[in-house]
Amino acid sequence: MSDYSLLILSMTLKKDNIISVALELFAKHGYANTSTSKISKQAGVSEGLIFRHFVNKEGLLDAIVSVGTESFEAYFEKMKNESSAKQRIFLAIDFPLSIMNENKDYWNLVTSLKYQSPEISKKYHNSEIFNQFEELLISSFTALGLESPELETKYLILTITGLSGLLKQNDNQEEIKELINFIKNKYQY
Amino acid sequence: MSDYSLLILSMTLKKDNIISVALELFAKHGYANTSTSKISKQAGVSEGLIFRHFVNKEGLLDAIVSVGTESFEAYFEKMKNESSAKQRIFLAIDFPLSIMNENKDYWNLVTSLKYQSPEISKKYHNSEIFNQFEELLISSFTALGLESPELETKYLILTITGLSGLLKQNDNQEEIKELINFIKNKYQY
DNA sequence: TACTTTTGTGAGTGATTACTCACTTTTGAT
DNA sequence: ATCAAAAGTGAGTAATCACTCACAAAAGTA
Repeated sequence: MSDYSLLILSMTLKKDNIISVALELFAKHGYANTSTSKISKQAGVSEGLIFRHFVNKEGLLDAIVSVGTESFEAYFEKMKNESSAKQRIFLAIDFPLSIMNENKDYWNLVTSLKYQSPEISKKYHNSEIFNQFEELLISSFTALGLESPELETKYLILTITGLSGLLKQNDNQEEIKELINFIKNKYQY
Repeated sequence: MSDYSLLILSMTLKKDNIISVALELFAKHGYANTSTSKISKQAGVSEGLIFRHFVNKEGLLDAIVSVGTESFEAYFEKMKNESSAKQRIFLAIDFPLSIMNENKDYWNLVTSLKYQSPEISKKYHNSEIFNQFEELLISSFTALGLESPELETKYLILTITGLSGLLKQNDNQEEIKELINFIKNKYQY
């Protein structure tokens, strides 16, 4: 490896660079508003290379989403290992802020995909892991002896989704942390 | 007016027709994914007419949004005239379902604009009426003697936003009505 | 070194984009 | 009926879109 390794991308690194630049632009301007040409220019790469690696634009989106999904799975694993039902619910509430700090662009992209074309929306929001997330919350509310664990879960997911949207617009994290603590207080049984 | 009035659009009606077709397509496929060419074809109109009436594509979006804003203002007026603070809050919770039944496409479009390019997002989500809506909720929670009316309001708006998103994806209204009643129960002080 | 495979390039493809403009038709007022 | 203003047309514009392909450089393997 030469001394220029930090300046000049070795060949294989270009693939990763395409992914990170595309993630940034998709999150910032939306999938439909980001052209493969712009991605290639900002990544310092020929446009053809995108198609060599990812077949087409949607293949690039697939690659981005699958990379980011891992952090969601890791967080979910942490939740499953938490023995206290109440703490599991708190972890769920913390999720948007936590994943936002870790991978802001990725989460912005995933939430925005819901508002792209119906085909793209369907493709990325019917994941198995989300159903497991839902099941874990239902069992947690059941363990706490709540009357309607399913409805509690729906309400909480709705809250978490809303928090994600809020984090996207608002960069005042202190304000949102205050709101999160306020919400947690509602779950003090 | 001829007997064909229902089949052949009179000249001025074409403008309204462009708006309703564009609203439908923007809501269904997203603003960026809907071309002026497609709009003109589905509206049975020359493409040039769109630009004669609305200057450019964004002008067409403006026209759509301003038409739809009226229904939001009407609903807000109804809320202001409600003397019971608790009933005002219930009206706020009912808002997504109510406006969704009345003008589904419009509301889907407005919520999706948040995820378009930052410029478009800024333009349509800093409205004065939204601030008034927020103020009304804060005063309602204050009237009810709640400890943190500002945080209660943020939480409720987050809930309402989440409900809107849910209504967009899910067409099972009974399920959502059940959830809405469940949420209302949380506000039984 | 010699050879194959992988990675990378950049000019070029046809299709589609938002938008223009010279022109015609319809409308409404006199 | 006359005529100007408004509404409407459709062919045409340059720019951009996702994507292809013949070719070259680099990397892996022996």
